[in-house]
Amino acid sequence: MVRRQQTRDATLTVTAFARRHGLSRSTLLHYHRLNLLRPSGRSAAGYRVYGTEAGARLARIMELREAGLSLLNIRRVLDSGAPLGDVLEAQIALLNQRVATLRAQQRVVLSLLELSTRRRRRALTKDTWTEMFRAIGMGDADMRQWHSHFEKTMPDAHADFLHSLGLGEAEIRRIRAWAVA
Amino acid sequence: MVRRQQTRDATLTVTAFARRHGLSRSTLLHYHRLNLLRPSGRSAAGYRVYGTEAGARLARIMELREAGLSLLNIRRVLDSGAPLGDVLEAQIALLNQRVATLRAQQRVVLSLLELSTRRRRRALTKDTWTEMFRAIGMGDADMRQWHSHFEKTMPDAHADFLHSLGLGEAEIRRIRAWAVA
DNA sequence: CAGACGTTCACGCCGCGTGACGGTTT
DNA sequence: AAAACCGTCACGCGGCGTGAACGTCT
Repeated sequence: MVRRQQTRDATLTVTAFARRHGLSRSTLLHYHRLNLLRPSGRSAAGYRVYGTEAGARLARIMELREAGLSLLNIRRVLDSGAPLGDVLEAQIALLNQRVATLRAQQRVVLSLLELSTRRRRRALTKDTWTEMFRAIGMGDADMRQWHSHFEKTMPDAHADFLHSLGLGEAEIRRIRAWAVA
Repeated sequence: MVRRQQTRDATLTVTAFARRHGLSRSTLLHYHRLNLLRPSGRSAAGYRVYGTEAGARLARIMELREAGLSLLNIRRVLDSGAPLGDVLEAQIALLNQRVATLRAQQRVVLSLLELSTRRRRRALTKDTWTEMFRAIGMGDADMRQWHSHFEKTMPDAHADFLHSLGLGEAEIRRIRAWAVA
């Protein structure tokens, strides 16, 4: 019992700090090795001690990681003062590139399954449309966002489009309400 | 000069075989270590020798790799008789999962750039539509395929849709012709 | 004999996970 | 004194790339 300074919630040892942020101990050790996140200090026994400023930095790191940035790039932004805007622009290009790769692979898988071109002819309706979106790898969340975007930017066209799918008035109202929510 | 058996084009050493298939030497060494692709034999000096059956197998491997399958899964399909259909189904799920992850990251990047929700309001027209597709990571090739699919499965709806974007008859005819090509 | 091939082995990349071995805290 | 921490190595994953140290072919 050396440390008395538990200022309500600040200084934590590594595993506790990790759990508080939903990460693993080894992740924090890794970040330390990379000098991405250094503990605020060390206890008498040499234990890593994380304080509030480390917490703030970690929150920032996790935010950028959710954007898919590499740890190296995150460090560049936080430490070397690399312009965040530039890094994010590059990240968009990178993500688009990866999506393109995955979609190319999906096409190959579909062609190997002989599903893409055969079958179907003209079923029109909503199911076919939904199927088309799934075929290019979109999920429910994507479609919802897409409807939402469509409704907000071009409400009339969205309505026309829904009519063109042969939907009834009730369902159209339901979808539009759900899109603007 | 030990080998005389160059049956027109068959047996090649590793680098030559690699170049013929557009791969690197180390890739083939790697495949050999994994027992994914073994050379057809060895020369007197211990050189790897690749023949036509190795070429056929490699072509199969590259096809499956283009579908994004892991080397382990490729080996399972080729050697352990794992049903290709099952593996491909799982692969679709995997690819969709990855696309979803990337799209989530794209959304975070856009939100960090404050681009997603602000700006725009109602521009309708084709540009907005195109922008919407780009926002979810679709490229030109994707849009072309999408138009094509739309035209082939629901030509009337496709035409209505193009009208709804405010395009002129000439451009509509152009797009539809290009879609069925 | 040069130099363009071939061989094997081992380490690097990225973002950690896992486990060993030993000390500290409760 | 056992349990639950802490520390520092070091190796593993996938799909190769890279290079070292050596032998072989032309």
